[in-house]
Amino acid sequence: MKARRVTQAGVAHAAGVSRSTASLVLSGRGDELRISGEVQRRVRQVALELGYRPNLVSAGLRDGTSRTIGFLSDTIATSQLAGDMIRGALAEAHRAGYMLFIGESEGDIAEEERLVDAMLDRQVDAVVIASMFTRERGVSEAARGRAVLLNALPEHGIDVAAVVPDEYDAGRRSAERLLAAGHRRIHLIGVGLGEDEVPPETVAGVERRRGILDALGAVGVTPESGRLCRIWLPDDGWKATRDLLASGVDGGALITFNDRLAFGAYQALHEAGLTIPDDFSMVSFDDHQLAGWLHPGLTTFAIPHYELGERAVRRLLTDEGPTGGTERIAMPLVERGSIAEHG
Amino acid sequence: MKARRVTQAGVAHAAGVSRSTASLVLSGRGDELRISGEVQRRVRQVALELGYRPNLVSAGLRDGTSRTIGFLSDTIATSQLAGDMIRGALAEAHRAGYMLFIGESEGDIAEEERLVDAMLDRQVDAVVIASMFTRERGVSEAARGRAVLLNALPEHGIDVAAVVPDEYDAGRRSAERLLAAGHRRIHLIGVGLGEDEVPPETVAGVERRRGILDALGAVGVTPESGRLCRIWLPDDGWKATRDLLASGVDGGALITFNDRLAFGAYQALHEAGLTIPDDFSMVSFDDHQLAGWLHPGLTTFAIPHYELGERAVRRLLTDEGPTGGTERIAMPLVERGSIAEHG
DNA sequence: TTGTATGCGTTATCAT
DNA sequence: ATGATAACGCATACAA
Repeated sequence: MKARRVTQAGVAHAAGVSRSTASLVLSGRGDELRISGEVQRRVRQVALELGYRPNLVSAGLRDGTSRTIGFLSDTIATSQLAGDMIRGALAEAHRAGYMLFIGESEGDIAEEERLVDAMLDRQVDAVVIASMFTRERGVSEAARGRAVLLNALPEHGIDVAAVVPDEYDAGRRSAERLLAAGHRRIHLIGVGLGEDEVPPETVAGVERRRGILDALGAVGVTPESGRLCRIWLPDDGWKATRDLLASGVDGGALITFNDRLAFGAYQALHEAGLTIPDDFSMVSFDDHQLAGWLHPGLTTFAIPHYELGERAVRRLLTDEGPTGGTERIAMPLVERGSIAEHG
Repeated sequence: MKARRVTQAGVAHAAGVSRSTASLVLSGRGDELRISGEVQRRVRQVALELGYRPNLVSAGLRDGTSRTIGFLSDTIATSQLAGDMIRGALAEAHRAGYMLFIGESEGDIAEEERLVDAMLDRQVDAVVIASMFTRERGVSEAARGRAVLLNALPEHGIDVAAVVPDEYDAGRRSAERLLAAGHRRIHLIGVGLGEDEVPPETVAGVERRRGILDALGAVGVTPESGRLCRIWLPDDGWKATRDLLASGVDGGALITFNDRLAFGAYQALHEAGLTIPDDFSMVSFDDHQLAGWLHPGLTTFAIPHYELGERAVRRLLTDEGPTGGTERIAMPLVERGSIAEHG
């Protein structure tokens, strides 16, 4: 019940040495300061027997450190997205002997400020500020200089480090992958063809779209259609795909802007008696858990959540420091069976 | 960058009072000890201007508390399961002014011990030990007396509090729901009919099954079949359902033991040209995010993750204390469209 | 009403 | 080669 009660002073007492001697030995500086091997052994022995564990809070009070990082996100609920980011952050933090505080602001600025304060009150050494969908955002004054944005970009003019997936690159590669498979009749599900036909505030949508159009444009191809969906849920994909079929299109390739849209597209295609990938090839983004469950499996570009989390914490922990520049992490292509090869 | 540097002593100095005066005023005991209103106002004013925030680490060092709870789970990745538990725990903790440390053991006992130690080193007041699927487990010596099991049961003989979903009750109600809709031809997907035909170590499987059989038995009904799946993933449900159809069954009601099995069953049924709920009614467990995306929506008993998390933390924070007894939380039925009413 | 002294568990700086 | 002492920021019993 009170395994924690063994203090350094207790060890010193039990070993018959002064507190400073115990401190030196236990902090591994015994040799350096030439404490006799005999005494060192005894102190260590006693510490072990008593189950001594240093009180990090106390040590931290002295040197102003806590070996603790705050992880703050707008929501940690949605699918497993946050889960993997947190796992990556955790792994990297634990590796370095750090623990993670966690907080969820639910998008409420005031709540976010409160949480940052609560973390700072507990002397966190740094803060990861994560967003569940990539977007631009500010950083509270108090957190500046010890914060990294995760899956978010700093608002214009703010110098805060950021780690985000390379959406533009993934967009390019999705188009190139289809071109390589011989596809030329390409339809977009999720965004429209017009410059501003993208759901508001979604960096992912804007950048994926730009990558796709650039890659296509490079070989003189234009998408045959694009359908804007305000929300990217299965039903939106379902509707957009039915709409597409109703317009007379009966084959080609679909680029769905996320896997949930793709799921809806699968349903619509199946209901219309169409086959994937024979009638329609499909490529998507996210690598949602669902993607592997579909028949056929969905070929998709994974958001590297785990690595994003890892990199964010590493950024905080290394000398690169939390300031300066945005780091873009490649989105790995997960090949399943939704793309047909046409010569 | 160093907003934290304002100390209580700094405030006292700036306000021209002694440190104890500042301490008394700021801890709200000024009236009690009859500090002049004038002085109190000045101290508070200065504190505000300087942006003073008490250093909780320091305060904690004194009174041995940290207003911090550790949340340790075997895995926080799988779907959103953990996400909602953590959210519930967070909400309850924040409400009481506590922060949450988070850790993931990946099922490794040694790692779990390390994490508990790391948390205890940081003086956490208590620990939530969560499991992603309900099972029996031990509790490390160090954590006893300040731990609550979440979605897990203490091994025989260990006196630790636990909060789990009421699986047995959900099992009963799933069967009763089908009976009320007039179904008598009932098939189980996930577990077999035999006493020991249940995936190993899954409390959920055992208890749901028992509840189902009890409810059915009460009106003299026996399931027509049951198919054991060692893992409860979509492909397992798909295979079991194809198997069932191959055996000649062409209608009735399916109780799938989780939503991922149900997803596989949907696929198999659709591929066979069968319709839900006209040919087969379905009821399931978990309320996986997926359940709402299916056509028709899947009727399923939700694991009350959020509430589980809340209750676990509340248990730790209230005087009930972390010891004694297991608390079972009801699993709400989410009605969608997968059950047909047969007069 | 306010100030002084002490301790929480460490570590670092000085003497011895 | 080891021990005493101060300091980190806060709270509290006790004096003034």
